[in-house]
Amino acid sequence: MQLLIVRIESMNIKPDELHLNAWRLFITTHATLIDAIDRELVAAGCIPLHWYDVLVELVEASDHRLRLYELADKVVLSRSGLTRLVDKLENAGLLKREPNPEDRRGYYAVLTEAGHDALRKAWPIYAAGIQNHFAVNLTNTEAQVFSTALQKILKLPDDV
Amino acid sequence: MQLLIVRIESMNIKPDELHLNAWRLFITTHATLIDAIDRELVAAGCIPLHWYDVLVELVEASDHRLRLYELADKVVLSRSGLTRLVDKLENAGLLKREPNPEDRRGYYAVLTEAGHDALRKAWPIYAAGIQNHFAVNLTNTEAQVFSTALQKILKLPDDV
DNA sequence: AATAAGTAGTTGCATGTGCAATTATTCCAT
DNA sequence: ATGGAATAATTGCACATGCAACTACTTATT
Repeated sequence: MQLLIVRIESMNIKPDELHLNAWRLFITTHATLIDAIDRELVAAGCIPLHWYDVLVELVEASDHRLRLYELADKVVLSRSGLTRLVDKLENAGLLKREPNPEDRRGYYAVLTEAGHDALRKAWPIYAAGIQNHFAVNLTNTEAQVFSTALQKILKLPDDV
Repeated sequence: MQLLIVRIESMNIKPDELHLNAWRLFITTHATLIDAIDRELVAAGCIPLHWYDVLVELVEASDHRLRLYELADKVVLSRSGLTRLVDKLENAGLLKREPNPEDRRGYYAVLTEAGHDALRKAWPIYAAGIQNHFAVNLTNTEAQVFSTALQKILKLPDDV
């Protein structure tokens, strides 16, 4: 009897049409919007979206610094991918690596003043992109439902 | 007077905290879910997610065929990117190119029986991934709001 | 009809990103 | 204390993907 219950609980029920449609819109909309907004940033002579994502995590972190692995998690990038992205940002002077005296394996990425400037320059363009492509189409209620749903989804990434 | 009105209408208002939070969750959740589901497909010996996306457009098209440029639009990929993706799928036998007698510049991508089989094999894995990572966290109402919102967003990609 | 402009698809090149292996360091069990 | 497992970051390699240039063909203009 218990075996049966377990089987039913772990059985994979397929998404219905409604949810499947939501999923497909999710994928397509994401690709379309990222593409559009990134182009707008680059066209305006600002840093690209992925650079922005990294720098904004730093500006929000205490002391404007994060360990590289924390940064990799936050921007959903592999360690190696992050290493090279940080290389570029460091070469551009937007952040610098600082060795960590408490753990000599690792480094902090620390936002520089130039990095802060780059964020300040890009923000109006990015904000306009988010507003015009995305936010303008969502009522407050919809944005609330949207956020709540995505938060639930993110919280259980390994749930099977 | 009219000049003033135009300026106000085209002014870029920034997204509020609620909408900004929704946007950031949108980006992070997308990256996380695509990563998880693609791994599950590959681990199960199925075609990767991007291949699936292409083939599913074909299976839904009339005669199981689409012009390459139509396919590029549907999967939000550049022309050159699509050319090479179609190369791989054709080499794997999952689709074939067919010249179009009505316009000799272009080709159709046509789903093969093997392509159909690959879809059938991958679907249970993909469906389970969508269900477990995504759909299970959305009530019907939430899914409805979600879809409606994304549809609005997608309809106006160039609205500024 | 002839020519120019536009479109479909492909290719060279540059860039971005993940995996597996590597190095340096830290943590843990004894 | 010491050796083995785990972790942080980097690097070599392979692969994916966009842009610009190109070829082949179609459409529009005259």
